[in-house]
Amino acid sequence: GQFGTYWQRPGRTLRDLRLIEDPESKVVKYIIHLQQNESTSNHIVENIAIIALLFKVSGFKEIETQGNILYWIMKKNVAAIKKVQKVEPIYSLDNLLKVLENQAQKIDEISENALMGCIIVSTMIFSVLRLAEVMRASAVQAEYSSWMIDTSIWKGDDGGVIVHFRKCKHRYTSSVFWLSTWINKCRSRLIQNNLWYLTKTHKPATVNQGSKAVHEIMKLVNIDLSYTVTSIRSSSITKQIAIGATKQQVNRFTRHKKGPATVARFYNKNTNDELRERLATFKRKSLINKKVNS
DNA sequence: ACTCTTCCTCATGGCATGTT
DNA sequence: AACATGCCATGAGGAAGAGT
Repeated sequence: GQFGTYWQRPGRTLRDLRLIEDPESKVVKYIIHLQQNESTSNHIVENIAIIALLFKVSGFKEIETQGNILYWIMKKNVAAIKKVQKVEPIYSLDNLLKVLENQAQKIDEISENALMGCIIVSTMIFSVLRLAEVMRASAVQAEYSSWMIDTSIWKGDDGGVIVHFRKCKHRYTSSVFWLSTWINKCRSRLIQNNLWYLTKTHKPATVNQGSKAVHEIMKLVNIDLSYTVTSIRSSSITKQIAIGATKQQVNRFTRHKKGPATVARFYNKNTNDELRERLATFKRKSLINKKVNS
């Protein structure tokens, strides 16, 4: 849209794009235009990816981004959006679990929205699925009153995923308890792609509504509003590491392809304070004894 | 209250480079 | 040769704002 507005100055139509002889220089001009309008680096990088695709499907040969002028112009913007490694705090997963337990006590009083929030939160904690993946999931009942969540992962190159939740001794935080409650209230939620059916609107909840429901629960925990729904993944993974899960366990659990790297970069929110404490601890006594002896 | 757009964040395959 | 690490391009995810 933005490129269209920029391109369609008087006397120039989108059709004229086909007549361009040197798409690269047009792209460069457009970047300069964006920079002059103080666009963010994110915006510029995203725009150029899209425009390159636009030219490609219009029949031009692929725009090279390596070793040419476009590369040098983009370098600054690409560098600016790289993830900065820093220590970020994360709320404790235990607080979320506590709220789930509290809500379970008064399960008949809470609203449909809050109920949905609890189920999404519980599912995300124990499956490490993303919100969008949870929202397009279907539920299947399995043996010994366990549940299977069947979804597909579009991010990356993974296909379908089936997560199996079994009964667990921590009943009121478990996905089995929450899913059973949710589905028993309305059996038609067992129908494929109908898991998040809302009786209020008579249709499945959207990702947007799911996000809002989760934020309602996060509010009950007094989690800072700046945290996103994905932070539940972070909190879950951070706790996994804290309780001593091995690299392999975290890998399998999170279904990351390059688990350790991705987790270190985006999910492990350890402040390292505990490790610093331990580094700083040394045996004072023996030092003193040595002095006395000498 | 809903949909669409914009901005920022997460994630990966494929390749390049380094080490044993 | 096998194993290990790092970089790049780019598309999906999520939040917030705009428009209706």
